[in-house]
Amino acid sequence: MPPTLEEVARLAHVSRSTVSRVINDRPNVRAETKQRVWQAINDSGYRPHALARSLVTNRTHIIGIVIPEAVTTVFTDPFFPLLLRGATEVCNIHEYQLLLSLFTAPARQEEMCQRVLRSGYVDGVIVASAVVDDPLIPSMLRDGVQLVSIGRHPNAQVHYVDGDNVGGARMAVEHLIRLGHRRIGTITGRLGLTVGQDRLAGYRQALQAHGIMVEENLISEGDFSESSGKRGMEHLLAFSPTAVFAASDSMAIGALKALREAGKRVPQDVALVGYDDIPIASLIEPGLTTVRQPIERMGSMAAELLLNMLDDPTEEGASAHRIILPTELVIRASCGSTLGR
Amino acid sequence: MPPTLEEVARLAHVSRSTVSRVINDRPNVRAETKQRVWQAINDSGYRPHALARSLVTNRTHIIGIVIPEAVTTVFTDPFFPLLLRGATEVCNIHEYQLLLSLFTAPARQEEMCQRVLRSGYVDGVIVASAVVDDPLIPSMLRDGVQLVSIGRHPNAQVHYVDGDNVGGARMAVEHLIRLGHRRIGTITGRLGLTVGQDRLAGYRQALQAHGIMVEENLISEGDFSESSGKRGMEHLLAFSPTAVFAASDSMAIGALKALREAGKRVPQDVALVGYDDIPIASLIEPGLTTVRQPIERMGSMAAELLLNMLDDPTEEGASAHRIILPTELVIRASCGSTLGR
DNA sequence: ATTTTTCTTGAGAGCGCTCCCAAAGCAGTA
DNA sequence: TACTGCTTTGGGAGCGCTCTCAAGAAAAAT
Repeated sequence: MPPTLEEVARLAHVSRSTVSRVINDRPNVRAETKQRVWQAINDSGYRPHALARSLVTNRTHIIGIVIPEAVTTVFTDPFFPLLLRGATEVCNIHEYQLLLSLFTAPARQEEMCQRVLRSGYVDGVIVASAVVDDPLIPSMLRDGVQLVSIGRHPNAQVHYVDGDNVGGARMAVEHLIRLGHRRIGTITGRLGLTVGQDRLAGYRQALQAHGIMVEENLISEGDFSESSGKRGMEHLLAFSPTAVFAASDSMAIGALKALREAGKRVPQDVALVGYDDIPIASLIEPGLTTVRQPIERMGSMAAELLLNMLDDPTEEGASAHRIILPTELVIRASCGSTLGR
Repeated sequence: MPPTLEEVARLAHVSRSTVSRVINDRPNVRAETKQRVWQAINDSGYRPHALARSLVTNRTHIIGIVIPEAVTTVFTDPFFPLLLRGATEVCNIHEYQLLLSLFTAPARQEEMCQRVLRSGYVDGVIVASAVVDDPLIPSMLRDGVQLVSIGRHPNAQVHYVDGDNVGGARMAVEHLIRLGHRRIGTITGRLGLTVGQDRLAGYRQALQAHGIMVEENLISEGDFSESSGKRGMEHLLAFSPTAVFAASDSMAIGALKALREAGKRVPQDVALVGYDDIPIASLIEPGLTTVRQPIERMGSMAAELLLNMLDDPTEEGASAHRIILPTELVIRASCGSTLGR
């Protein structure tokens, strides 16, 4: 049975209140008393009981991070570990803890979230959502849960951090245009996710900005997976694009396989650009030109933002924070030119 | 201000105790009363306050998972996300939550752990340690923290789950022996980690079992990183092995680079085997023969084990559980034969 | 010397829940 | 009718802490 405040108080011949003051480093305690209390604390090996404290302060110093099933399966491997790294880094600094709600199956996902996040165990939540019509976010908002989304969210009240998907995609496609391509296809991500939508929007913007007609036949809907990339490419081949922008590296790799099977060379016959810069992108042949986003920073900024909100809940009514982090085009061999940077 | 038990009780014209009974599904409540209480619960939107409950039950239904800095940097990417997946899966089923303590820098790591894990916020802990002389584990043991280690730990009291590193390594090396190799080198992992030690032990066992002298010159100490693999290979080249067992795929890839630079072909001049089966292993040229371990299962078994311990703390004094999960040899081109399975 | 102000301390309530115990209700049995 | 044994219910204490408030001690001002 670990010692309690009461026992420390007895040991130091003071009251519970005084020990509490010392522990929390509050003023108005005589130096001599303070020392005696510290002595007692050390002697007894006392550790404050966080739970009991939280019960009265109404603060747990824990934030939740929810990674829904949709994201777990969609994002290519290194996404969520990096996110987690970023978020933990910030949490460590601010002495917060991270409660992980990772889902690998859709079943009961929402129910479980509700139970945990509204049970009083977390001060706020980071949601790696991106699902456009995810009911989770509005429902949490209604409950007054402090929350930051990783990934743009259409709801006007939602604070979020995201990579510049529109800009990144545009940058990628403009690079292809600069290389002289006019018939540029795209394999989109899941359009039920804002990421999917935004990368497609960037594709459209780039073409329009250069006076190239957007041809719907050159747009093939995928779901970020390699297999969908392969299918998408097989479909696009009928419309003979000279270049393709895949909204994820995994899909680009799938597309590459489809091209190989069709006897097309990359980049000579078809130039290819991906998105995400997963580790494999630099290792395959040819090296994949792609867009890199600062995933770890997204995690850390989200945590930072959330902790700020928790610290001063003053700006309750203020408009939502929306942080868009810049992306970077990584040029490799798959688009036919290592120049153009 | 969310409703409390008290208010629900008032609404249902019963006492706090009765509501508590209903919530916790305890017997001895008249059906009619029960129904009235549920009514009140639903009407008020009441949610039990987990914190308050935990304060009295002394159970939070949260387990901690500690991933020390040493592991974060050592294990190749997919390791810790898979571990997490496995652990969360089990937690989800048992309605437990996972508190993540991920460290990316050694600073204050231990102190932070202590504070959190001993603050009463977690019922037990999974430690992905593997550092041989990690002071964290003994110190937690002393505090009576319920804990399961992922990775063998020398301390006799520690429950752990691990992949069969000795067996896996032996299997890999025996495969090389079967292919006719006699001068087999190894690039070890960090020998300060049990993984590093065990994989080296497996290497030694395989050679000895086949009457091959272990030549210390053919053992080069690495640290699991690609660069250390390259250095290790460069060093080994002087002793002209015909095959090399690298204790991680990353190191194998480093070794591959060193071999290329030295003008050696793989597998014709030197056969190569790695460990871990990271995704890249199958994508490089030549495909890397490697040992695959059930990482996700290690995570889930660790969680399972811990939750069992929490459920019946009866076998307090019993000997520690030690679960060794079998590994699998994945044969690809880098060892010169796709047969031998 | 007395009054005022400031500093230091302790008592007590209360956070929202569970759990023990006793009281009340309701059978069935003597 | 009275007794026993069961089920159903409520009251109260208490988990370990914080925080308000008031009292007592010390310092400053009159």
